[in-house]
Amino acid sequence: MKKFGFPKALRVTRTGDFARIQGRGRRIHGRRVTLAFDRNRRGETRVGITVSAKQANSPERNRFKRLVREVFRRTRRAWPVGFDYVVIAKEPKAIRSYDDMEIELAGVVRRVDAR
RNA sequence: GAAGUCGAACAGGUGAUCGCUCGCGGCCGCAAGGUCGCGGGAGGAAAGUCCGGGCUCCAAAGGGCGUGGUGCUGGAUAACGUCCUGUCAGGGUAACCUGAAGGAAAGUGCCACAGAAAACAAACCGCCGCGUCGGACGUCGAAAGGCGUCGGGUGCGGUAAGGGUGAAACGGUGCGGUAAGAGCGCACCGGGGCGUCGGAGACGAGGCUCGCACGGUAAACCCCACCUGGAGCAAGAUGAGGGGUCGCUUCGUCGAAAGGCGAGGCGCGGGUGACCCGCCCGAAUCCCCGGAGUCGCUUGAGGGGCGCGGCAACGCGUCUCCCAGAGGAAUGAUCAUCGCCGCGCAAGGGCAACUGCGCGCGGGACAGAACCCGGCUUAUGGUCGUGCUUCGACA
RNA sequence: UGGGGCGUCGCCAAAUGGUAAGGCCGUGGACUCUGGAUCCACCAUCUGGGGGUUCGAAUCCCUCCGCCCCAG
Repeated sequence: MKKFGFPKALRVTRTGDFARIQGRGRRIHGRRVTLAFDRNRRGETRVGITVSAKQANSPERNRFKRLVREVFRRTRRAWPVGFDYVVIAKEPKAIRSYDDMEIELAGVVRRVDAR
């Protein structure tokens, strides 16, 4: 597998998975995002993204998702393995650049590791 | 140079690195998939979903009655509420812009408040004439009373100029006319009717004629003309799998009978929609339901060049190109560099207004395909045009 | 993505095209030693925004904005 690839197999796509992770899983609240996560039995790290239509219009939502994917793609090895994650946007408009997103996600992922 | 107006195209470019997705090909894998190479990968509005069409299903989309829509002319188009062209009306010095712009003489409704009166006209105040009642003053008379003037009440008649309300008052202004007035008469303006000429037509020009008859409202009902069946790609197809097999009756036929088979009638249910008629189906290679799978899914009223026709919208011919197909939903991230815009400093030029090499900082809008097209509407930073108009200066 | 519906005072809500009812809340006053209750008075100038039709628009028409519901 590519070193920094992000194939579809590493994404959470099914509505049932989202419901499980956000319902049964635990949550960590950052300033601008919430990270929900739940253990999976795959030995892999998967991620899904949620951003409400009320918070941003379509291009802004797309940008938020792309930044999340980009950060995940580059820093995946730093995320605890064996979990499914859902990144939930709280203030998508407050994250303007790649660097903003990387700092924000690093903050919440570090606290996953602490538990 | 300033202000304005119209129109068109574009929607930053290039490179590197790391990624996503689709197609084709190679390799690995039982398969799911992985990997390598090549090629493609958001918009002018992809948006709002306000119209129109294609496509799909509803048996066909038939008749009636509705419902909804459109509404100056002629044209364009697959179609439209769109576009073009012309007309009229309104705005602007102009370029140019704006207009749901048929019918109020088929009928119905409504026109609050105010006002005499709000729609077949009528007549409250007023004005005028005649009659009548009594009063004041003048005058004549001895008196009774007569005559005249003024103002008042009242009856009959004439009148619609004046009054003042209102968004709107049954043509307007002026002169004549009259007891007072009045299209009663005349002039001009407005309006109605009928020919003529021009135009394909909306309409325009001009003539004759009628003293004038028709308040407004149809984005009120309505009338006229034209259009209009319903749903929507979550359509629909496929489909692992699941479920279902109308009632009464007549006739024919087979049978000993029970019953089977065939044809029909009535009912019931369903297709089926605003409603009615009509039509179809009720059973075994049939009907109903049915996954996030697969198909539908991108070659199309398609883009570009050239030529021809047309004022134009657009059409015709020819050559050429293939140009997104995702599905918790791709089309991205970072860096470099060039270009653009704004601000600050500022070499140089110029009498000055000003211009501005270069350097630094900042900015780069609105917005994301979801079956596909044609429009409309709304959002939006900037660039462009020997475009057009008006004004100013100079020659 | 497609299909429907609704916006009137801080809240709940009425209004044939003719002065934007009413209730709750609030504010002021009366009554009371004080409070409550009661009574009286006040409370929409932009009827979600902008245009249009009409003498006149919350109402009719056009166009934007916001919210809600349905189909998964």
